[in-house]
Amino acid sequence: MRARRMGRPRREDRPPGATREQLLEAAAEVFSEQGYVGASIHAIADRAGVTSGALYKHFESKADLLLHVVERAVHGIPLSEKLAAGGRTTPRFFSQLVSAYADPSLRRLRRLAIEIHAAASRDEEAAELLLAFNERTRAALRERLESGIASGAISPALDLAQTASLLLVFVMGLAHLDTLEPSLVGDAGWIRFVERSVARLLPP
Amino acid sequence: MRARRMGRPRREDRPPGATREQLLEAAAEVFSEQGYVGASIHAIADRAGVTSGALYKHFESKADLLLHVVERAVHGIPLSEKLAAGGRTTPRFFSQLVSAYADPSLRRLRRLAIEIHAAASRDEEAAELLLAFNERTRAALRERLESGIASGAISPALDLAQTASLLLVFVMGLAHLDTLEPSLVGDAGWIRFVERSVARLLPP
Amino acid sequence: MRARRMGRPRREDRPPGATREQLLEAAAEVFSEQGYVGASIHAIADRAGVTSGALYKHFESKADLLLHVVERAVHGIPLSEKLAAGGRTTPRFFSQLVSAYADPSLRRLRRLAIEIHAAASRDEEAAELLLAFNERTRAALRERLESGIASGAISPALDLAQTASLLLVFVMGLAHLDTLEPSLVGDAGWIRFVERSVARLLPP
Amino acid sequence: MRARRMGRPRREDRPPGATREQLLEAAAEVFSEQGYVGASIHAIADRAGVTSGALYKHFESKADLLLHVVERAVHGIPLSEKLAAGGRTTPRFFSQLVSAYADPSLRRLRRLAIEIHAAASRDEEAAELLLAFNERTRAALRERLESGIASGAISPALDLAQTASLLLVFVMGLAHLDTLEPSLVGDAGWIRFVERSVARLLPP
DNA sequence: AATGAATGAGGTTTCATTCAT
DNA sequence: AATGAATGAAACCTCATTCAT
Repeated sequence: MRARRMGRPRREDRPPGATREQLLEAAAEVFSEQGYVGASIHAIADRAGVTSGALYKHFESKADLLLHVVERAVHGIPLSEKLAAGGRTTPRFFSQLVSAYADPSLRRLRRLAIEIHAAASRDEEAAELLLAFNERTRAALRERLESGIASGAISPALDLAQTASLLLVFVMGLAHLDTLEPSLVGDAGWIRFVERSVARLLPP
Repeated sequence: MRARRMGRPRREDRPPGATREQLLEAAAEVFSEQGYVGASIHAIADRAGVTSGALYKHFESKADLLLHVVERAVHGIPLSEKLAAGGRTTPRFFSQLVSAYADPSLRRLRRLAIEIHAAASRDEEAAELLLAFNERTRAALRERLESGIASGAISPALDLAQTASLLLVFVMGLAHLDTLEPSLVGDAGWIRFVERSVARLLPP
Repeated sequence: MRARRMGRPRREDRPPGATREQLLEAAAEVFSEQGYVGASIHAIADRAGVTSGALYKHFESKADLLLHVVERAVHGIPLSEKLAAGGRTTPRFFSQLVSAYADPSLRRLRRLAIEIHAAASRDEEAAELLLAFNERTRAALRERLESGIASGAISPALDLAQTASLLLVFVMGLAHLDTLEPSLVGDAGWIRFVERSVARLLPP
Repeated sequence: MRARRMGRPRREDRPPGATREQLLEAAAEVFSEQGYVGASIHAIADRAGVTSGALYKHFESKADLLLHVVERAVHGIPLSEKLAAGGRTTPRFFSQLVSAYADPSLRRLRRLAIEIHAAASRDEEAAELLLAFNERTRAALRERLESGIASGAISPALDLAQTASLLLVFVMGLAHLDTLEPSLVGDAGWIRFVERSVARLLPP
């Protein structure tokens, strides 16, 4: 019955709500670097500048944390953003949508995408979240393709659903570019090639 | 001297070298199911029908085991095999090369491919092995593409190197089909669509 | 200065001193259900409708809280109350004193008694509190026994001190009835049997 | 993918099967001293002279360890042993059966008994084990009482079942002697008094 | 008198690895 | 070539306690 002597420390001022954000950001980093299983709660908390105990005030468990990271990651990724934004729908639009994933700045996102898929193949809840997100994305793609057809920029012979699926497959393929052929990451010639290839899949 | 009923029991007579093979097979399974970090040496040894101690007679460490699994996995996969085999080189050849990865029977291979890429993004040695394999595969693809051009089946305007890279990207994209859109796995319409799409990337 | 919407919310108006009572009541419940170590400060505070921080305004530590729970528990228990109350002192009085502990409604008290004894066997201060209470109880029992002897209801051959101790031992034994033989809890036949047995220990 | 460098140490020779026994012994000690929740796996392993990891080679979990400790504790306790042994069945037999629990040497057993009851009130499986043991013990007591009646040493008017239950209740009451009235532990006068009291419950 | 965020120690458990046999 | 017991680090998570507000 010895009393433990601990508790809240001299606070270094942090704006309210910041800790949660910092944890999510740190978790996204560490998950993408080490993988879900390889990432330790300590490492994540450390990078967020708090202790591991504090993490559990914000998230129920490591799995719960992953889910929130996933939710947050799927917004703010180029595909989602560009789809949400307006603009004319040309084959070029889709080309750049895909080729963006070969950009050096998106390295973390590529890794995180893979990590999320890996987690989904093992965790029921992560799988559901991911499937729902994929479906939303495909729906947005289909809509955009339709508007492209309406404006005459894309051939009406196109199978909307399968084309949308194909674009996503392509994006996930590019997610592996760093380990598939690192020299192509950010390579201008490659990016142009990818864009031309995507365009060829969308006949006018 | 106390008796300890330990030592080598030689449970069921196994042909020499068989244990090593069984360990590699078991490891491939468990790694693909649980991921590298999630897989435990015990689980692997168990599935191979030996104890964990025995595993260390065959492999130096878990990382070493992974490397051997990778080495073994990259042979015997359809792409390697078909590329190695002879036959006329038509666009159809490449189409089927790629679309094969949407087959239900290759689920484990898809997972393993992802797992290997994940490992490569964290481990230097795994990365080297993977890059070397990728390069060999691309070389084989280029050669086949060239023979297609020579026979007039494929347009000589094609950029061989980038097309080879693109096909690999496509294959890795399909590796995520189970978590991307599970209903498409084994879907005949989708497979035909993939084949047509690949063909469209290889203009005659 | 960033606003932090914290501070004292005074959720529902509680009469002064009520929180302390609610905490003691909640602690008694949780301690008896989970045991001292198994009970968490959070769980106790929750059940009392406050936060754990508030608890420390009323009690110095978890151990301190236990002591106050013990103090409070040893009053208001049937034995204490009945001993304090007046009335004629017959063997029947003692019989019912003891057999009351087999009543279903006293389940929590039985558990708490055990928990207090367990705590006393580990904590010096709790031990002292408990011993003092035991001594007071035995003294009251002795006094009652004496008055029974004076009124001729009980034989003067009785060893007062040891009989008092024996009655307490009996009561603590009954405290284990739920785990010893749950079907006897509240069993009328058993209660009568206990009463007769106690009576047999107090020869007229 | 750093390899951990550990493993089996230079062995200090221990007879086979000894570790498990030492763990059970150590666990019985620590559980009785600290309580189930308060006892740490480390403390138990330490006292057994192994590391915490080794414990899990022998027991599935802390709860599993407790169950085995309980199973082992209920053999080798005086009541079980004496009941199992033969001998003539007189009131004196039962008196000594009970009074033995006031002996100083059985302090650990008293604490363990309480701890087991506490655990049973929280854990389903422990409860079942304990109830089964209690029932076996009561059955043995009833049998002995019957043989006492047959030999004419005990009155046939006795309710066998309830008397057996009463004796167990008494024993559990004595389990609290250390915190109830420590001065009585080992006190010869008290022990005689207990024996006479038990005898009075078994009229000839 | 109360909140709620934070600490940091410690808990149980898993696991890669070693070694005598 | 194999067993199985053992290590010890590290993992996830809980919890008593503190403190600015």
